[in-house]
Amino acid sequence: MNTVRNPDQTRLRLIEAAFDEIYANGYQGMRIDDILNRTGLKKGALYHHFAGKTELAYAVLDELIEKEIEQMWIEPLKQFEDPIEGIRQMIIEARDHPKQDYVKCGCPLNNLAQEMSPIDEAFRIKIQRLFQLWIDTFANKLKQGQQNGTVAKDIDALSAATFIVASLEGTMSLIKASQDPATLDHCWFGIERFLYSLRPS
Amino acid sequence: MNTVRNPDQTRLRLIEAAFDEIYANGYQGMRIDDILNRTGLKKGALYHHFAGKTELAYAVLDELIEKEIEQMWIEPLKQFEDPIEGIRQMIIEARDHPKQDYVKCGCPLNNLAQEMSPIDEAFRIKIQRLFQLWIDTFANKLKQGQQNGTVAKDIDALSAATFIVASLEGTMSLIKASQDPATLDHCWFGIERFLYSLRPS
DNA sequence: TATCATTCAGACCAACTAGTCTGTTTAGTA
DNA sequence: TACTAAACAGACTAGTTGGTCTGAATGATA
Repeated sequence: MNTVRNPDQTRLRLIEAAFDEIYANGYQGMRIDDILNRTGLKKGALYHHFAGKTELAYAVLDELIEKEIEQMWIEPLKQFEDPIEGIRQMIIEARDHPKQDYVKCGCPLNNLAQEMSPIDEAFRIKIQRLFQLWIDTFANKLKQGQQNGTVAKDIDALSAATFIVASLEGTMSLIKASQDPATLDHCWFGIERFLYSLRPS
Repeated sequence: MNTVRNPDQTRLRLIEAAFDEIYANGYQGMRIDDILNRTGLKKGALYHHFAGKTELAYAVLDELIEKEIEQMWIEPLKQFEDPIEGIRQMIIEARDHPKQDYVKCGCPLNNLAQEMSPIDEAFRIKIQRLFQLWIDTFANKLKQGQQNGTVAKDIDALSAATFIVASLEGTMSLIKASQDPATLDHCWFGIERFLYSLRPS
């Protein structure tokens, strides 16, 4: 159909289609044929760009999900002086202008983490790296806050950052299972309460 | 081999083996043949007791995981007057005397929730019921605490209970991905901090 | 003890699925 | 323009997997 060739874009199309399939069905539930149907490409194209199903999924993590984390949590945080308000605003932004259907499918990274961590060590390493990237960004910002007086000095920034990410992931887990907006409201109460508890007393 | 028949026990053996397989590989990763190898039974036995793979997994949820939640979170909580200390003790118990390999495989209920909620609505309903059972138990206990003065009266018990479960699930998610005991320590800081924040001021 | 439903064994099947392989088209290069 | 490597198309395959079906052993009941 499309006679104009564009290898880079073809590769990207495959990765994006793989992301959608994994996000909806999990890695084990993703089917090569579905990706081909979605893109209109054939086996030859896919196996030219990727060694196999696993390598395709690795690319989804390394090239797509990582970028999404950066755009969603790392870049926006830079413009805030106050880490607590910054994190709060980013969560509100994610809630009010979701980039994916978080209510139905949850967090793409956490989905893969739960499914693949015990099964494939290479997966786990990549996932862990992204979680750590996310947590470290929060932790560093909290340390800045401890310098400029917006965050209490007696708390451990890394612990607080880790728990914030944990509670976000847990919240999305419950929302996905309940499919009830009230769940978000309930958890939001806890998240905000914890964030404010980090203020200097 | 075993000529003595015991239908109920055979059924239970199948459910337990299915639990182990699902816990390790997920529902989509669980293989009928692996369950048969594990139990020493044959197809005839399995398909006599269960209509199919899906029904077997439903039984795992309804009969095994529900019991585990009751034994782990619902029953023990009854003996506490103070909900905050009760919840704290149960988490410590789960941490120090784990019934499953939580570090490697996480929470059995949450695993199924993440994998199956968007794919199979019947799964989601059953999972949601168990989450709600768990949350409601905590919420009711917190309300008791509000009566006997161990919990602040101005907080919403259901919200607090939901967030506690969410943060527990999120914590187990991160631990599973990191495989690092330090992650538990970090999150434990947040959990305990949030619990104590529920005290009357 | 004869009868019959329950409980299982195990061979068999049809559908699915990741991956292969050959060949063709495109595009860069000399 | 001739040549070559990259970028695909698409038929084919080998292995896997959930499920079926027939029949045999068991055990409760009359």
